[in-house]
Amino acid sequence: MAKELTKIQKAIYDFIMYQKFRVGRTPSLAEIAEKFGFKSRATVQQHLHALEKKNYIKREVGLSRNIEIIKRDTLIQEPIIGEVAAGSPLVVYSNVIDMVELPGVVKLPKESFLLRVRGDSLRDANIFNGDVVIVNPNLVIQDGHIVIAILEDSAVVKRFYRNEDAIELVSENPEYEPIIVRRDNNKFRVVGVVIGIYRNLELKKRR
Amino acid sequence: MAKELTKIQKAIYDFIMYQKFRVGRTPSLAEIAEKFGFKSRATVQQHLHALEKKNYIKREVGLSRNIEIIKRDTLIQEPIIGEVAAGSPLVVYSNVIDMVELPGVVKLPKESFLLRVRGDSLRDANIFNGDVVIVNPNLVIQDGHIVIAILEDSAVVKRFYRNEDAIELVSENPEYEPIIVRRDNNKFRVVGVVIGIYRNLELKKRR
DNA sequence: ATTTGTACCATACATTTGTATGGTATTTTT
DNA sequence: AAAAATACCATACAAATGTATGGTACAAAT
Repeated sequence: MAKELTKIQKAIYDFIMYQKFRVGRTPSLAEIAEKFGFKSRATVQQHLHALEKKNYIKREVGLSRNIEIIKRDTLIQEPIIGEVAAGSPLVVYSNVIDMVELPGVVKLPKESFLLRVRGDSLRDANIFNGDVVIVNPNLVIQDGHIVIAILEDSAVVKRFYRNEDAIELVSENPEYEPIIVRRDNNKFRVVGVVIGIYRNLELKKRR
Repeated sequence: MAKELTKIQKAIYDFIMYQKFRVGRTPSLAEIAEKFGFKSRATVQQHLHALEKKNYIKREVGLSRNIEIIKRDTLIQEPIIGEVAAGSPLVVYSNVIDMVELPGVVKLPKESFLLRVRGDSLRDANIFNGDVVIVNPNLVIQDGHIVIAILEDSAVVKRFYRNEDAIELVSENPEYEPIIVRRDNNKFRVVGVVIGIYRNLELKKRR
């Protein structure tokens, strides 16, 4: 059923996604045509037919701006609920700030949530600015785990080590000093363990 | 600017919200007319003009199905990111499971998030099954605070008390036994402090 | 008593939008 | 080499959609 999309089909599909979920308005055929430089809406219509046949979208005849994105079993839409700093502390837990599509293989645990990483202090752990991390708040934290931690009212993503009287949050990137937290500091808390990262390579280029 | 809406205006506004965010398709004037039994689209047009003048929506001329919801300072759309048990432990941190509209007076701190409460162990604290609690993950926890706590891989909402060697999670409802957690239990963690609750009385009836 | 605001209708019209058909050119598959 | 798939165009048409105007009825405010 779900055959591969051609380049243009994929591009159109992505554009629809973008318009629908980011901009908040499903594009009309004319708008899609304009975007891609087509001189005829019929061209778009044919591409949409192709997308429909390949089961990527669904439409009802006659209704304008009516393109339903079929939830792919190979692609999941997930909200990103905040940002964390990989370098110096940053804002966390705003609300849904973005959406990502994840390949289904990623298999998110039910309890996990997504945060976008800012800064590059974990560069050597292969986590980069703009990456989306998958955070499980229910895991038992172990030394060496990459965790999301809250300090005061900002948050960081760092490697976690603990000893007798302190917790150490370490960047992989030597440019950043480790953060030492005394155990009795009650303004500090670990939100969760990073169990995966996701990076959209296509979007990456645009940043 | 933002005057009060009349009954019908509010109903139309809600319908647009519902269609746009739950169904995923902004309604056309004809669809709104049909929904409310209007025989003319002009009637809808006039209501939309009123909504626009009162700064509740925004439209661009000519474009179909193009109604932008203005983020009201008196009404906020927020995602609910999970469920917690007020009685026995339950699942927490699924992803966005619902949306609520909050009266703006609630003034959510940026970092806070929403969870829906299941069970009625906090009945005497006036928190009921189905309520949405506003959780701040960055507050310093104090005795007597109502908190969201994670035990193993489920979560509860209870009152929080601590003494020398243990933490006690107490239900307001005497039918539920307090949960005692030893301080060295590392499978236990407080996710945040409940700083508010929200209950939609209109929806409540449907439950 | 008059004005103003709200809530609707009918009708007409212009645009937008989706649909259908037939055509050309290029690449890919058989 | 022939067939099939892909990628586009022009054109025509019908339906959906938004817009404009003028009207009626009623309640509330002045």
